[in-house]
Amino acid sequence: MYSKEIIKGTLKPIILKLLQENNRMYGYEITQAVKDLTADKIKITEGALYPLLHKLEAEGVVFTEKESIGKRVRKYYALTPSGKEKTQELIEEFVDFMATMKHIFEPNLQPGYGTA
Amino acid sequence: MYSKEIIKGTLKPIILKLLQENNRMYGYEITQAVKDLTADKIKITEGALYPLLHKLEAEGVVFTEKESIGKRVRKYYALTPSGKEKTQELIEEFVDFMATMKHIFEPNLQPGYGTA
DNA sequence: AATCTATACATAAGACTTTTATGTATAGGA
DNA sequence: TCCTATACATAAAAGTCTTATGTATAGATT
Repeated sequence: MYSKEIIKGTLKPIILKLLQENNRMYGYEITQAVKDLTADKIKITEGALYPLLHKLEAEGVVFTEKESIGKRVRKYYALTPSGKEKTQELIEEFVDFMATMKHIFEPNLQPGYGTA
Repeated sequence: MYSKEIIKGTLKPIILKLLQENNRMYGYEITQAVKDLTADKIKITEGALYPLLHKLEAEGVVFTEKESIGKRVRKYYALTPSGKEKTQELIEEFVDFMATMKHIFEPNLQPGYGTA
């Protein structure tokens, strides 16, 4: 588990990346997927996740479908067409950003390797 | 220039990494170093930088030396012994974190390459 | 039958980080 | 003389995330 400060700013890119790959997901599923993908190093808290999903819906980036599982209701989130565009842009920016960070933190590597 | 949200949480690791490599630096020098290292993609604002430096000093991570350049005064920052330890730990955590992020955002790469 | 854990949603107060705006002052170039 | 660069600093506001709390169903264990 990473210290909290380090994860700042990555929640939105992570969620959108998952939605880009999985077509549709519900909130709890997202928290589990991140836990699994990162071997428990990143745990998304509900207090951060749900407000962000609601905000993305209000912005038209995602839309929702409710589905009943027994007596419980699941709320699935999926990208809208414009959301897909924005997501693609954001992810490209994020990947570029990570390459820049890598350049700062591993300055001995030859440019070109690792990103090709 | 990246959108602001993306850079969140990286300011402290960046500053400490620079101080680890450069022995001592002053505030303005840090802003320029980051601009140069990232081809203007990341610009550290003074409103974020100076309060953080003051906080790091209050925590005993860095110490300062004032130096007069003509009539102006420069304030150099350098890592304390305990600050060096904390910095090393933070940077290792950050590098690990970046590898985890890379795993999420570039899932097709074979593990082992790029980090070896 | 009762209790614990997992699933599944949600909100609200507070902490923390960063942006935006503003201020002061010296130095150098146009 | 004026503009830009150098060099520090603070303070209000915005924004993000943590921590805490709440509700409820479902399944497993005691």
